[in-house]
Amino acid sequence: MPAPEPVGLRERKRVATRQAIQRAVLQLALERGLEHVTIEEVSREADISPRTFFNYFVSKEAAIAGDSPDFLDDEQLETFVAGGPSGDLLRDLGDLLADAADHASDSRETIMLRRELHTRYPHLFALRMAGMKAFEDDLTKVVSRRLANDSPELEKDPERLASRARLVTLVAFGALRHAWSCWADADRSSDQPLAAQLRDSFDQLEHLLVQSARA
Amino acid sequence: MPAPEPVGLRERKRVATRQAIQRAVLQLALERGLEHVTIEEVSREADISPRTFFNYFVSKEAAIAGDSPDFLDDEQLETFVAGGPSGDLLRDLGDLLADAADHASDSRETIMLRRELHTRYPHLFALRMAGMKAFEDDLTKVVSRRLANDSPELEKDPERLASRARLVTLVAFGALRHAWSCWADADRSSDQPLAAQLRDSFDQLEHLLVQSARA
DNA sequence: GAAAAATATTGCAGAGCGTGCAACAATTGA
DNA sequence: TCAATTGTTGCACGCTCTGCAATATTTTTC
Repeated sequence: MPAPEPVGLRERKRVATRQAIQRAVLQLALERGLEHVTIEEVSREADISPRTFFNYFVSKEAAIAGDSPDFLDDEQLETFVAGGPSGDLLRDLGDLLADAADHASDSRETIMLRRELHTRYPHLFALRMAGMKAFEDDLTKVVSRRLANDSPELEKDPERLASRARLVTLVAFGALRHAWSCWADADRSSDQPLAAQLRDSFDQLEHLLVQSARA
Repeated sequence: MPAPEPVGLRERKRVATRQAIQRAVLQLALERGLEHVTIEEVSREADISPRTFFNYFVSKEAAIAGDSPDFLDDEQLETFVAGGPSGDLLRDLGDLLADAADHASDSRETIMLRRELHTRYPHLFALRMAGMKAFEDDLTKVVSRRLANDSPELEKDPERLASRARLVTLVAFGALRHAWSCWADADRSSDQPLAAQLRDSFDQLEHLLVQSARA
């Protein structure tokens, strides 16, 4: 049991409002097109004042983009840093991200609405990625620790280590974007979870590398 | 001689205005901080009316982010598609991007101002990447042709081919981001060009893959 | 080289965004 | 139940961005 769900009336209301806003903005944007949705309408739909909207999101786009995934439980993290679970860096990273995708705090409905919107307005997609910078930086730190653990000789050259960690992270994010885009384009009736597509993308990446290395 | 520079008074003025706006917005943002720059000030500095600003850029951020690189000359492109110059996909892609970086139409001064701004406001960095979607899509098309050329058996499965091309492109963009971020952080006095850093990043990527493939 | 056609710039009006502030309301903890 | 804390709301204000019509500039045509 990781966390006993931190409640209190206040916290529950906050979460509910946040979700109501997201549902409202996504639904309206799908109904009548992104540019014809005003904060006022969203607020009416979500049953809050326009002013309150801005207590939750800095902009309409932010509300649509949604939050970065929460980071993972410490236990899983430590396993990764220590070189597990498989020992192959990219595969382990893929698993990490796949689990993060599963732990999304958004409701399934919200996720699907967002997916629909992403295929209709591809630039939102890019925007969401841009908003993941914090997550990216967290990930870089973790990767850095793993690399240091894997090869102690890298640890002696902090600059190289940092650079390497960033490269690995950014490449992994490339695979993440790939998974996302495939998932978004996939058949709507087959409700393959994002996590599965993630593992698939990382598999493909591995193949690519092996093939490239042979050449 | 690739192109005799398409001129005409009109075209020249357009280019000059565009550059003037970019210089103005970058300089002001560095001087007094991003959020304290208004369109009105930028326009005054660039010697145009505020209304005209929006004939050139859709927003302040767009003016700061700048344009995607123009795409490359056809000759170089065809060489790449046909499997050259080195035969190694990732290396060739790296070269392609490095050349694109050199062909930037922005003045050196603009590039340096932007670099400074990127280190001071990292989210602009992410934003610029997000704005490269069109370039990314162009690149995906080219990679797709190269892949079809490299391995005819892939050509028979268009879905796999498209997915593969997208993965390669996104991974390459990961390396591109890496190069950019290293270059932005690098010592200002050493004016190593971005292109050099790009080749370095792609080299590291190759090493990474070889190492990973061995494991 | 002057008139006509094409294209750019500008001002204006107006809808919408986003923030600071202060009043008010709800939740929490004692 | 009272006091402290935290959340919501309305209001005012400045800035963003667009459509439109008038004006100015460049290009084309003859």
